[in-house]
Amino acid sequence: MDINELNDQRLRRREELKFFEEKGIEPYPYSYSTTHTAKFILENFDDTNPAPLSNVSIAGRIMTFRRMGKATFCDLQDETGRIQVYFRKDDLPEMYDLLKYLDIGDIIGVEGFVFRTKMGEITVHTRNFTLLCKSLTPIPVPKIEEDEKGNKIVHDQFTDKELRYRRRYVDLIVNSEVREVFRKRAKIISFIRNYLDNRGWLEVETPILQPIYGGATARPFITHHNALDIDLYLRIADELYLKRLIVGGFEGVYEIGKNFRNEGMDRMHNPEFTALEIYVAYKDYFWVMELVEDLLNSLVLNIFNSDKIVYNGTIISFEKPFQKVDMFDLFTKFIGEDLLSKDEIELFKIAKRLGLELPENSNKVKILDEIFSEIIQPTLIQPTFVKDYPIEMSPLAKKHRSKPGLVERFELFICGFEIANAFSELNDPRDQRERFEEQAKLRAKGDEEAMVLDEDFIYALEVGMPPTGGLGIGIDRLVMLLTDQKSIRDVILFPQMKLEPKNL
RNA sequence: GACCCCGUAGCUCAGUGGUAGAGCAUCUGACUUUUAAUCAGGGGGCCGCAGGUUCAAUUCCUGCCGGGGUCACCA
Repeated sequence: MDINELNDQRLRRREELKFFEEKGIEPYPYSYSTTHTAKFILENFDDTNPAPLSNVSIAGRIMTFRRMGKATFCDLQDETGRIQVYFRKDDLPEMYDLLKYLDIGDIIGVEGFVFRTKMGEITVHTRNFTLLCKSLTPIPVPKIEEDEKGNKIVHDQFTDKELRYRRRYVDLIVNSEVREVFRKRAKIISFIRNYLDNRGWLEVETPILQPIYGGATARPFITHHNALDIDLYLRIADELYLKRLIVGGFEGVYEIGKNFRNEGMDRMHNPEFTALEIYVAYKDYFWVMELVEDLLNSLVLNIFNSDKIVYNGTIISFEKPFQKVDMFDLFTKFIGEDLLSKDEIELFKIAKRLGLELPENSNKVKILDEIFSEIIQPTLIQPTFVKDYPIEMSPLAKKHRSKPGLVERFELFICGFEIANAFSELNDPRDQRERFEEQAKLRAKGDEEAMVLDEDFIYALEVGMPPTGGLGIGIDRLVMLLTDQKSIRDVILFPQMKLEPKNL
């Protein structure tokens, strides 16, 4: 970067850096030993017995300065929180003047003793301090005011969404609630992994680069392998590979990983997103329903110490059992007609009557899907299993054991969005081939999202897959729900953005 | 992809057809228990980019870039 582009604050910091180097002070040292964290000190300081904290060493980023001549206070932020640090000229005869060359954003280590100030704040009284990293560019400096009731009022908060997403590291420094969201995300994923491991299932990793993409209906990202000179696709789902592992004799396999879909981005969609998929041999979708109920119920209990959460101001209960309802019963309830028996032309008329806009060549599946997602889905607030979908919507699900035209599939809806999708997995290779052929016809008619025939997958089914229950959970949406976030971008550390313009 | 809103100092934001203002941050000075520290003084802006209208544009118009939102597409 051209030096002329630096503003006064950045120039000043470079001068300070030079000052430290000329003084023989390393501005970027190699390590520092801490004995305590901010949180530990704040939680454990005892006014009647300060001795245990009479010699602490902490490290963190300077977030505020209050300089008062021969005394200075600043707030030091480490990963656990913020603690006030006190510097007194009398106690730091040689070093006190160095404080002048420190800025908000610098990282320092502080050794000293803990005491409580007149104003009642637990504070580290500095005996010695060390520069650990000179920050050369200023960060936003929101100020936090606490009113008499203890409510926190944040002034000059860093709110520009574009900058917050592009410079997530700054967002994380400055907006503590963002750190909490991602801690909770990690906790959720860790809980799920433990839960599945404890049930004895095997965590596996399947290819992200795939010669044939499958397992969902979506447009893929295409890439190229130079040595093999072939195009490969980034996976849109794990499903077909995990089922191959069930064929291989593992009786419970799961994967938590990224999928990639080359489609629109909005509040609910990011091009790469995290999914859990799990397949368990000898089980059907009724068993999977109980699994989902128990997994989510224990997850919520573990994180909230309650089976109720609040999302967008609404109390959501994860008490078992969740509601279960047949998709076509919902249609009857909301539309007043049994849609199962209707043909494409009748469905089209009904959709028009409901005021839905449909493309001219909409097939039966698209119309049903449209009616469901527009009219019914937004009303599914409390956890609700919707089950028994039309066969055309679900090319990898097993035909219903008693209801013609339907498959054994359910989806779980909470707060109007889909959290889980599960089937009794189709394991009849003859049927699977026919379903793929149906998809090929849709593709021929211009449906770019229709599935592609995967001969090797059919071959695997011919080798033989036991009856299997399968499940997919959108982890990002689950995290949104459990952290009360309205946009998927707020639960993904580095959401997809357009290229950064040069002038930013 | 369509439509609506937004883009002004490091951050949060005002404002005007005559090339800009506040608070915080920053700099100088004062201040040895402050906490949105305070007090006094100073510096800092291609007003997103490009073009047009105009004597004159940051302001009005058009296009572009970036962001947010709604819809479409999509689980």
